[in-house]
Amino acid sequence: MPQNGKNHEYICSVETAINEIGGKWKSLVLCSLKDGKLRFSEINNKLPDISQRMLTKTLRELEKDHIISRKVYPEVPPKVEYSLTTKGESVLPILDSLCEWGKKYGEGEDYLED
Amino acid sequence: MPQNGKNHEYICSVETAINEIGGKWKSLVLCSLKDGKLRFSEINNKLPDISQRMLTKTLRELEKDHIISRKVYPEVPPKVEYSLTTKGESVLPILDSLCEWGKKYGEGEDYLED
DNA sequence: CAGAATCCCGATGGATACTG
DNA sequence: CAGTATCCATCGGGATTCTG
Repeated sequence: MPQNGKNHEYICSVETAINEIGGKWKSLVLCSLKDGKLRFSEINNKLPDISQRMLTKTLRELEKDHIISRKVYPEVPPKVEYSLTTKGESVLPILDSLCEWGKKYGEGEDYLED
Repeated sequence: MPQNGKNHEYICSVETAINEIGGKWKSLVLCSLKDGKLRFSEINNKLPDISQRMLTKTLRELEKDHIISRKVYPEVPPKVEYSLTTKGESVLPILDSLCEWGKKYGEGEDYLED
């Protein structure tokens, strides 16, 4: 209670959001799904730099938090499709903002103003 | 070139943004500065869970990317103030979005819909 | 195809002590 | 006060191999 309660609440909410959609890969996986459902290998094609292991792990975490859903087709060879849930779609505006920001303030330019 | 160029560009911009303001602490430090300049110890008070070492490191990275500025007052004992740059202020809307999202979809509720 | 399992290394990050 | 320095534990994450 030394500090402003509103401010603390603000920080906690941001922290919650970062925990669920932050990290190195989560947001990028969500980007890849923004135009519709994709199979495991299709996501991997869109994100060539992620390893299978990390992709699996990231997908599991997003699924656990109900941000994406996973549908398995009982076929041989296996087919699995991932898509955004309602909750997952609600982060798309945030991704848009990040994209805008990244485009504008990307590394490269030097800002001589401070 | 196997994939849609627009989509790839989108992903790259998001990645850039995540690199600069993502991670465990950066966004929270930015939150703490959203209402104005603060001293090192004041930031630490708002974020009791961050260690001195991590706070120092995080501040250095944000400074390097011109997101915050650091002003040293040549006094004894030392006084250092951190504040958002113009670039730093441009991320506040994103933090607001994250806060909104975190408040709405915070851990705790179970979503039985998928 | 969509993973699970194993091995392994470097980065992350906490605790503590010290300093201008 | 605002750090720096050191030690050390944990974790992220790559490469590779194996399987239903």
